[in-house]
Amino acid sequence: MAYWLFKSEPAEYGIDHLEAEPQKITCWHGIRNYQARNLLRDNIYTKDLILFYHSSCKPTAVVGIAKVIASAYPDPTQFDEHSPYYDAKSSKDHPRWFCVDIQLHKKFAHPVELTHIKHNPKLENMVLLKQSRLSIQPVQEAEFNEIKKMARLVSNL
DNA sequence: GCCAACGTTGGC
DNA sequence: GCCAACGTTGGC
Repeated sequence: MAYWLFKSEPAEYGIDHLEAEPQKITCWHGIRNYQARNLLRDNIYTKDLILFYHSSCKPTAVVGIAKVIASAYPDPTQFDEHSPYYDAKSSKDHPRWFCVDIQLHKKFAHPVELTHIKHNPKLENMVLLKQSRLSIQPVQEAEFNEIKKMARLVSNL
């Protein structure tokens, strides 16, 4: 089992939107970056756990934990001419973009803010601090556990 | 609103 | 394949 961090802009689609979905499940679509695409397509599997991160807001923070419930399949929005994520260069025979289904597992009572992540020496190697623009990134198990600890989340995973 | 870091595009 | 120009992300 592996750990990941997914970013979202709460003004567009944040943890409260996910929480409001039927079964708290959504299709994580619209990823249009090749590095993130490769992770989605090749490395992210059912049961993997996700740190759900809010970017471009105040404060930026890890706000909860989600779980992968379906591994990669072609992102349907790439074929939809009316979608902002439409890609004319993609085809159903050779889809360019992929998505996974995720389910909200825990919403933190105390989000773990980026400032605090930066000041925790145990988290100094997090990809978040090195390649901040990547919207889907790997997380070490120790980092995942440390974030959970910081959120004062009682572990029942 | 600014800007650093990075990704993409397109001419050559 | 190189690289300049441009676009985007995201923290501050």
